[in-house]
Amino acid sequence: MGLFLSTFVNKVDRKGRVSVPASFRATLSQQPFQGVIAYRSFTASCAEGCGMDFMERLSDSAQNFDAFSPEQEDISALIFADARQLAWDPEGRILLPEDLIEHAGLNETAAFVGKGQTFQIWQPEAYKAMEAEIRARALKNRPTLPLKPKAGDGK
Amino acid sequence: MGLFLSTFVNKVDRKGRVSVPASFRATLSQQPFQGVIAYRSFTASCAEGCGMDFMERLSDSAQNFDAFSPEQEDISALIFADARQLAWDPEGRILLPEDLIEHAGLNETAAFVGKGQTFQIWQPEAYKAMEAEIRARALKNRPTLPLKPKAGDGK
DNA sequence: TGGGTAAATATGGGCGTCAATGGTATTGAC
DNA sequence: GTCAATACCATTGACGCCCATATTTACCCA
Repeated sequence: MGLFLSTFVNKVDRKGRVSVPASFRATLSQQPFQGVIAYRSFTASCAEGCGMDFMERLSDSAQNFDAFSPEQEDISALIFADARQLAWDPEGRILLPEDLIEHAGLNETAAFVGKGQTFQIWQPEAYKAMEAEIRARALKNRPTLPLKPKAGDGK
Repeated sequence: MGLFLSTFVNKVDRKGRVSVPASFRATLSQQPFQGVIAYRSFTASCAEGCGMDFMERLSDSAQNFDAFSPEQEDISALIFADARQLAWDPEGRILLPEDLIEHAGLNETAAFVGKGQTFQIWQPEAYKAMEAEIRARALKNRPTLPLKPKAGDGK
């Protein structure tokens, strides 16, 4: 089970703690760092979450830009400089940093939204609104996804 | 047996459980995750079902979009964020989540409709109506499907 | 070809376990 | 000493596991 799937809404207690969904923990558990990497999304009012492996993939991909290039600078500032390692406690909870709570507009509850290789953390109502918008658009545009052939198939 | 074929109508008990047809289970049994992945169709009033391998294919295919691109966002919200991992119990039953029951308009029974690589879950009457519609359209339009050469055949 | 038997599937309900949650105690930094 | 982070413990409610039963399908043999 290697993907982040489904959406879970968990409570944020008064200390700022929130349980990471058990299935997300399972996905992350095979990694060296026991916790999640989180940074503020630069496209939406939410937090991005992932494992260390994905961070390394991002890093590799960023190498495609030249060192000292403006793109490289921006990516570094937006992601690597902002990323924090949130270790979970024995019960599987992480402590959400203040600025992250603020950026996502979190209050009582937090929605963990699976995105396949990564996930996001939203204020539940805000996500609901965003999702409704996307669904309405999908109903009209009927997006399609070109399926890659099954791995292992001859060309 | 690697395909989802035929249509089965099973009862939904008062706990919201329903037996996954034995032949569908056989198709899914060779997968790491013992259960089905289900998400709300974004074009019809039904649930889409598949195995984890198909989800991984979707994930791989979605990688063709750049990370943080709008297309990637939409696909994620519509599929990965909505997908639930429904493990089956020792008897081969899954527990249908409330909002999925609602979306598909399920009540006493659920129809498992094979679609080859995937399947769908319908309210039986609703499916009957949809099928009649598709059949009527086919009679008029005569759809065709370009056949791929058999695997192993000379190019 | 038909009946009888056995196996597999589908269904219903009780109970234990674990994830989520809330609170308290302990540790360590400033 | 104060504050904050984290470990520890206790509660509860959903869901996964088990058993028991019904119904269908498959199989065998007369």
